[in-house]
Parts: sequence; structure tokens; C-alpha cells
Amino acid sequence: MNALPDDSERPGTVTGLQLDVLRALWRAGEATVTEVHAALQRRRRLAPTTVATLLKRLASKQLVEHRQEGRALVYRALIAEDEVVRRTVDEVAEQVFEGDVAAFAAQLLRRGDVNQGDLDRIRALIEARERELEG
Amino acid sequence: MNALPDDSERPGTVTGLQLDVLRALWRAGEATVTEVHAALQRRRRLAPTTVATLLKRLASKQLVEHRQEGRALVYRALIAEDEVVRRTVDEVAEQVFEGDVAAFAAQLLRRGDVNQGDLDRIRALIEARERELEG
DNA sequence: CATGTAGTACTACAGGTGTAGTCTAAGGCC
DNA sequence: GGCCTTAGACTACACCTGTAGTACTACATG
Repeated sequence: MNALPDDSERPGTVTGLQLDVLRALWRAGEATVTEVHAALQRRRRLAPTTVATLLKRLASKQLVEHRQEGRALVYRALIAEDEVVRRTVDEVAEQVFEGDVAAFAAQLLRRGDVNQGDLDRIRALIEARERELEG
Repeated sequence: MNALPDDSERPGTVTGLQLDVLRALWRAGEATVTEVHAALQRRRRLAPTTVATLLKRLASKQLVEHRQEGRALVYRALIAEDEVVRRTVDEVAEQVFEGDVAAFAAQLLRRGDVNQGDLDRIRALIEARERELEG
């Protein structure tokens, strides 16, 4: 009966558009379709129905849920921003760098927009991490 | 031959499967469908026709090309591994971290599999980068 | 009450992806 | 020379994504 490849256990990463929608929810806490649409309006010009579709699809993937409030649906994210970020980075680390964190970092540091402040902050992070590894 | 006119288009990221196919080509330099299929066999169990389809699609996106050699097609990557890696990291940096390199690095360092050797190497990379920024 | 209006649900569609079956041509083997 | 094997071409198909039109419903307002 099961013809489709069961990817249900895969750590589902989201697309850029889905991320934008989730971001609107994270910022607002809760929001109706109309509010999400308004929030996205700056970055993406989408029809309200498009936003409704996106939210519904996210709901069917259990990434958001909604409750009825009068005539409107109030959506709320079920997944935390942290979690999405972690999954995305993990996926790239595995698929592109085969787990080589240093190679990953090297690519990051090659970017043109790194500045001294970034470098200082990363160095501090490294030191913090070292203390964790020792302690 | 400049197959890539300029950077005006930014769709350049590939999926995990496409990356595996490209990786087989990068490692081999050139390879027939059968050879790519054999190379992938360890990680992915795919029908030979599936691999042929994947290569053809990559060709239509100008990421690989092929030449006829007798009865077989010999494929070769047109895009460098570096380039794919760079595009992927850039996309995540923009979409997920909105350009905040330090936040990106922080997430990387939070991964469970970071070890002291990674940290040392990253520190060295930071210092190298600092010299670049100054000089 | 009639009606515009806001806001959702339902439906649709094209393009990409993962995956593979079938058809066909080119060679190799007796 | 006829048949099997091999390699690719062509075709298929379900699912996901981006995107939105249309249909329906509850509400405000005159």
C-alpha cells in the first residue's frame, strides 16, 4: 500500500519562503493570515491567498497550528527558530562538508562581508567552546 | 568558454542528490553514466536509468556536459566543487542568518561533533583572515 | 434586509525532483 | 547472421513548491 518513499523521519528543513512565513510568526507570536501577509509584504509581494496556502501547508507538516478566533484563523509556530536553524546547518554540514566543521568554517570566513567584529566574536565563541570541551 | 556569463542569476544551489552525482564526477574527472551509477551505489541505491536522468537534467542546467565516446556518453562537470560549496553557504548565510557571519559560526560551533582540532584550525583561519583584512 | 467586504477554503497549474520502466540501437558471441 | 547484453533515449508519475483565481460565508453598514 505504501508506494511513496518514507522520508517521514528526515529532519525536515524548510525553504526560504517557508522560513519567511515562519519568521513572521516567530516575531508576532501569533498572527492571522492577513497579518502574516502584511508582514511579508515588504520582502515578498504575494497574494493573500498565497499566504493562506503556505500556512495551510505548513500546518499539514505540523510546523504551525491554528485556532479559530471568530471568523479568522490565528496561526502559531510549532517549531522554534533555533530548531530550524540547527537543522539547516546540520544538513549543510552533512551533505556538503561531510561533517568537517573546520572546512565549513573556512568557507564561512572566505565570505567577502566578514569584518573584524565577526572575527572577534567567533574567537570568543571558540574559547567558550574550548572551556566546554575541557570542563 | 564562459558558460556562466555572470552572477546575475542566483539559482545555483543543488540538492543533495545532485551534489552526490557531481561529487562522483569531480572525483573521477570524467565518467560515463555507468561509472557514476557505480560510484553512487554505496550511498544511494538507484537504477542506472535514474542516474542517466539526473545527469541529463544537470546537463540541461549547464552544470555538466558530455561527449560521445563510441556508444557511451562521457560526462564532465562544468561547475567546480568550490563554486557549489560557496553558493550553498552564501544562500544559508543570507536566508537563514541574514548575513550575520558570527551567528552562523556560533551555530556551527554548537554542533556536537566539534573537537579541539577543529577549533585550532578555525582559530588559524581567523588569524589568516585578519592578516588579509589588515594588509 | 441587501450588499459590499473581509477573509478562508477549494481548486489549479506549471516547474522541479526523486525514481524508474520501456524502447531502441550498437556490439559482442557462437 | 541471429541473439543476448549494454547503454542511453524517451516516457511516466507522484510529490513538493510557488503562485494565485474563484467560490463561499460571516459581518458591518446603510
